[in-house]
Amino acid sequence: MAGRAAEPEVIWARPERTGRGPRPAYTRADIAAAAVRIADAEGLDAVSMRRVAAELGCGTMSLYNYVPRKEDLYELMVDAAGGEHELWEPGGDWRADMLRVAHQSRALMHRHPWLPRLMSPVYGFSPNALRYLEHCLACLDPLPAPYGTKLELIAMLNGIVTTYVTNELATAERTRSLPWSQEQENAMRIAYLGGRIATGEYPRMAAAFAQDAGPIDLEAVFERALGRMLDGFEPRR
Amino acid sequence: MAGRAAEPEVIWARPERTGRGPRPAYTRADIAAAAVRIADAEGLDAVSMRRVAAELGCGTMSLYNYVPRKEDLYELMVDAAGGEHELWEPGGDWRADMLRVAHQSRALMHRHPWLPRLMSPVYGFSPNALRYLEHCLACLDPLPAPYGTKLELIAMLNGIVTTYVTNELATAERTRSLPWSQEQENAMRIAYLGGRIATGEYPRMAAAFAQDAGPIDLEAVFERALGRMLDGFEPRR
DNA sequence: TGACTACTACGTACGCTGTACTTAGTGAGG
DNA sequence: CCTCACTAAGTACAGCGTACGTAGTAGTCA
Repeated sequence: MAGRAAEPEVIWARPERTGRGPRPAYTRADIAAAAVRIADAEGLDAVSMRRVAAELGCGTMSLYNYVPRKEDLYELMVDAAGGEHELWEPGGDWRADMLRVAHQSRALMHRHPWLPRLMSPVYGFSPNALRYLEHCLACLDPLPAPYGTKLELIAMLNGIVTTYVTNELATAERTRSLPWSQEQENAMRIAYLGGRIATGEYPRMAAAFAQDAGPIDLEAVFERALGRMLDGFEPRR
Repeated sequence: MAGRAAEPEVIWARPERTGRGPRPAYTRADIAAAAVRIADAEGLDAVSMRRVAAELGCGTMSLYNYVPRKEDLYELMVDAAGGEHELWEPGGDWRADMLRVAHQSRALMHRHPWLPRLMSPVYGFSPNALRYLEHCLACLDPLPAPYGTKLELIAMLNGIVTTYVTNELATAERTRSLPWSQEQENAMRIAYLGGRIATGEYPRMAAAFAQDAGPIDLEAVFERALGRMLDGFEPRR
């Protein structure tokens, strides 16, 4: 994290092929597809340079001819997933179009649960990220606002989608991976929280848990969050 | 990530001391402080079990008596940082109080840049997380809304703070770690983006970059995002 | 009091990681 | 044809999380 100095270039700036020497055995798309296949099937932690090389059928170190650092492999993966975004002709209702964008991003992240973890550097300017950004701007054409505001809207939307899907995935993961049932998990959680609450130090949390104990509809929560966020950009305020 | 079955308990459920056998040489606070010290000084990647044990002055495997998994060490760190939150008596203006909460969280994350990366499991119910949550609810007492809505507000606020600070930190890291100056970095970025834009595939991005080329005030962006989000919870809508 | 036993402490070892470095082979440009 | 940038791959190293086994310690109970 600290002492890297040699090659700070972003991978999209270097050409995939220079024309000299033997032609490469694999394309970036091949490599990204292999990594995505592994991550989808076995989780992001299973994506190692050795494992991807094995999946491709080449030596481990050969991979470094295509991908100078592992971080760049991640960038390839994010770009490949971004390529699955379906881009349509905007219909003139920016709110509806942005909601559709958000739901599609959410579906994409549920299909590739490793995606949110790799999205922290927000803007990598990969080819598909540029296409996505341009499409969002096209959806926002009907909104009377400067481009700066539109970019802020897009950033905020992406942030909310990432945040909420991360939460959804963590919840699902907990539910699935534990050897107990969902009820046992909830019972244990309530027992622990109940013990803390019983101290009387947290009267409002006690009231909150007494008020609604039913299971929460995460999709509805997501929908409400989106709506509230988009409200903040309505021009007639 | 898949096959863990033995000890799924959360660390806060197990008592720090049972009373039997020799008394432990360190407290959880000691361990958390050591890990935080390392993370602050050398980055999160420098926090390894060996390194923390060395910082404490004990053998590597002794640490596992206190912290069953490394993930639990992370929980200790997040809780320790959360303890730095200053909790005040709410003043009756929930909007002002929540803004203050957000700015304090932001400052906390800037002081401990590793914090956002460890916050993905959103709610760990650590002692200080409970105190923080209760305090937020107290700030929201004047807001006429059910507790479910208030919890959604708090979650959304935390998500936005984390998202934006992550972005700020990534930007700062790029600026600092590269061997070139900020201008060179910008020039290179603009050269690359300019090349992509020159293809004519991204007319709106071209317009956006033509419209405002000045440096962006990240704090102002953060402030606007917060304001828009809180607008969505105003009762008089 | 002594025996028991839960607990702390910690060294060794295993399988895994990213990747620096080295060597050999290939094929297009001058 | 020669040259040299490029691909391919093997070896090696430092570091990681942690399973396992052993030795010592101190509260608890007969």
